[in-house]
Amino acid sequence: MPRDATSAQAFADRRRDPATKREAVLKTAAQLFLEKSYGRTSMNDVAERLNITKPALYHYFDNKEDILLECYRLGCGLIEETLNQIAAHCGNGLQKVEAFIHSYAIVMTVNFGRCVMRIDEGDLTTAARAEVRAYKRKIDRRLRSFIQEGIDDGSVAPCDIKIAAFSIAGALNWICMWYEPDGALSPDEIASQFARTLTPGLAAAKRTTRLRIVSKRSEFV
Amino acid sequence: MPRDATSAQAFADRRRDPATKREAVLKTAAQLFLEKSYGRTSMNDVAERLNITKPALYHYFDNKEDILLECYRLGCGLIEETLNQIAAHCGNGLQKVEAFIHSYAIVMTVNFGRCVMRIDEGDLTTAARAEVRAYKRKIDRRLRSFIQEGIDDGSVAPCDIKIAAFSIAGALNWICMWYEPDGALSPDEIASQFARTLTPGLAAAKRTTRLRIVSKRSEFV
DNA sequence: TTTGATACTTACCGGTGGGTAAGATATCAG
DNA sequence: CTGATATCTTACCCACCGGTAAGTATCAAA
Repeated sequence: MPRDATSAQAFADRRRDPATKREAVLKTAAQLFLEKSYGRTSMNDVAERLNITKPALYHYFDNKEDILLECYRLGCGLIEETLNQIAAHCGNGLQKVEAFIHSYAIVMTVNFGRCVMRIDEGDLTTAARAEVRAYKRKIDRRLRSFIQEGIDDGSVAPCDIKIAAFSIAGALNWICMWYEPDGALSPDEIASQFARTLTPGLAAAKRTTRLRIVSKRSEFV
Repeated sequence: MPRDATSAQAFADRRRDPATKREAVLKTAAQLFLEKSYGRTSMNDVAERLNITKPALYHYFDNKEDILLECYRLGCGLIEETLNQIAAHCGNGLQKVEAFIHSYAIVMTVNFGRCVMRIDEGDLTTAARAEVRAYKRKIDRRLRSFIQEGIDDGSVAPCDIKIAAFSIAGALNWICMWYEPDGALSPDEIASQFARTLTPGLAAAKRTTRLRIVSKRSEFV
């Protein structure tokens, strides 16, 4: 019996339903990429878990990289979605950063989200890598803009924005490295705790820890 | 002309000097593992950059994993070294955490240090993986002990130690993902900024942000 | 200069993995 | 019911990679 019974079931009969089958491939592929890494996951592995044979996969995707790229896109989509909501609905800068931390932490516990930060971009060809890097740069810019907004409206203490973004993003991105779906910490617990742990370091207080501001080029990741 | 001219020079003549040659192999291997990932680096790649042939490598290492494991060990050694110094020489808990952040950040800009956190443990066999995980657990325990010490001596605000350690370690570990030796930020700048950015979130202040304390099992990574 | 060990090369093996060619079989529209 | 099409399988190719066998060149000591 395969790990992902529901996804395998999509291929149980030959009824024509390419959409759900494609989705099933993506789900189990993402799962395997996280379990064994992209490089060590063979197309055979994916097929086997779906109870089909390798060539069948090529009816739904052009090649292995195509599958990976689609995982990336889905993950980035998740992030962008929440990002837009935050930008639209939240209050001051600090609150936006806090909301960002919470939402982003949640995404880092979803398989497609985890893929985005855990799978090495080097596994992609140049064109696809460029697309993914553009996505990530966008996320980084959004986080920095929230921090900047907080500094401008006084809710965030002046700081080196680049380093602040690096450290927040780093703490969050790393979640996808240690998080286990069946572990002791639930996504919501993680998100809440991180939001509460990381924001005080930014918040404007009496004792404003002034930081030297040296900022040049370079984006995270 | 190979990227790492000095390492290639170690193999320029056949003078018998196994120690420096072994070191040269490790250096260029680590370099390549970071450039292309362990999986995509072939033994041929390593040999080529050293201007020798693949089988020559097997005079200095049993197999590919042996090289990787040695990189891990060197990196972990770097970390442990600084860890011991901090435990011995630094002041209260918060100061130890701050020193930890600074030192650890520096290590994350050194190739062997970067290897420790960037190369997937899945590339190792069970035995080697166990060894590496033991190293990492030790580091995690040390960081947590520093935080605990800070809470006990009043320099650190009470918090969920596990989450605090996760987020600090995450921010630091992620450095090895975006740091580039020829980038805009020097290791020292990064280390100083991170130390100043991450510690205020822990420091005991008037406005002690009380966190719920839910802690069970699980270690970072 | 011989001798014996070290250091290295050329040539090769077995296994694996991405991808394809070509055929078999089920599904569905008419 | 039937053809056309989508779906999936068996069998295969090729490139690459880790690792080895076996022989050659180099050096150091006697």
